[in-house]
Formats: sequence, C-alpha cells, structure tokens
Amino acid sequence: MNTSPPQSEAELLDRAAQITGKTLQYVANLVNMDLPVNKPVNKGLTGELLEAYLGASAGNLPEPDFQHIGVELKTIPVNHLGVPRESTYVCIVSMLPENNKCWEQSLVKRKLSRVLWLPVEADPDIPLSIRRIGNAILWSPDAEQEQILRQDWEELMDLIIMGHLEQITATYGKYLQIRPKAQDGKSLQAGIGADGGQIQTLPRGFYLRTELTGKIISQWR
DNA sequence: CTCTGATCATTT
DNA sequence: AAATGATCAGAG
Repeated sequence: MNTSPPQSEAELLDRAAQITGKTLQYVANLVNMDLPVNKPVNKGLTGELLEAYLGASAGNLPEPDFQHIGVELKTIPVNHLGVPRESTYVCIVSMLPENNKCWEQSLVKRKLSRVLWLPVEADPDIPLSIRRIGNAILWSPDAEQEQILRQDWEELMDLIIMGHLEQITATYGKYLQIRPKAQDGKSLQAGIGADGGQIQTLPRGFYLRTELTGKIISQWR
C-alpha cells in the first residue's frame, strides 16, 4: 500500500512528524508492508518503506522523490549518538558531456536543492523492526554549503570532461565524492577516455560525505 | 574506527 | 538495462 503524494511541504512535514520516535514496524503496519525477519542483508529497505509511507512518487526516475513539490527524501542511518553511519547516495554520474554543462542544471543540484532528511537508528545489532525514526529536517543548502557542493561538482566534472575519469577516487571533494555504483565489477557505462574518445567504464555515483550530513542533522540535537 | 571500493535488492 | 533504495567488507 502506498500513500498518495503530499501536495505541500507542510503536508509532508506533518506526515513525517506522525512517525517521529516510532519504529519501522509501526510504519510497516501503517502501509501494510511485511518486514523481513532473519534476512542477512536489508539494503535499501528502510528508504523504500518510508517512501511508501510518505507518498514518494518518482519511483526510480532520476528526479526528486516528491515530484509535485520538488523535494527529495533521504533517510539517513545514524548511530546511538545520532551521528551518520554512512555516506548518502545522491544520483548516478553521467560521464558524457551533454548532461554536464553547468552546476545550475545538474541533477545533483536539482536533488539537493530541497531535501527531507529522516534519521533512522541503524546500528547493526538493532533488529530492523524496532529501529526508531528521528526528527525530520526539511533542508536547503545555505550559501556556503552550496558553494562547496558546486566547487566539488565542478572539479569532478572537469576531470571527467577532460578524460581523466579513471584517476578519480573517493578522496576528491569536500562534501561530494564519486564512488562506484554498480551491480558488480562487470557493469559498464559510457564515458570519455584519456584520448578523448568514448570508453566503457564502471558506473559511478555521487555521494555526500558524513561531514555534510552530520552537520545538517545535528541541528536538532 | 573510518573510509573507500564493491555489492545487494527492488522497480520500471 | 538503468535508475532507485542503500549497506557491506576489507584496507589502512
């Protein structure tokens, strides 16, 4: 069962407020979903559950989750201190020039211009069903944050456009980094090679470092 | 412990 | 196949 898309930020925030402090099992009951028991890995399940409850509508389209109101949902796994445990995936990296002319039109900027952050307990020893949901934060980057994101994006995209994508590692970027994003090591995606011609290479994704996401969600602690 | 590089699950 | 949702596991 899926909730209908929220028609305003206020409606979205209201829905989020109703599950603050509740468990994932509580939300699963609301949307009539079954949580797996004794499954060794549950990657992505928390995000999909909360999307269903909040009424995200973008599916796997490269767009913000709440299309009507241009808001992206990010659940963020936190430890017992409320500190992020992992980096946050943003979107796939297009490694050909046409979609990467400028920051203003980039998918990274579109997705990050308005984000509902939803912290969720995620220490591995806590069973999925009793993990609790934290306080939702509706966020837009402030001027300094956006400038750093833009700088990171431009630096990384320059390397890609100039044919240096094979030299990119996750150490580039203060807030935004590029890491592999693939089904396995054999996946391929088009990019620009060192000689300027097209090559096939491992698909990459943009991720946000915890340095940024930790600052964002610490607002309420 | 933290971080990078690799991988898993699901949907369209 | 290609996006989404992410976490896993080994290196340092």
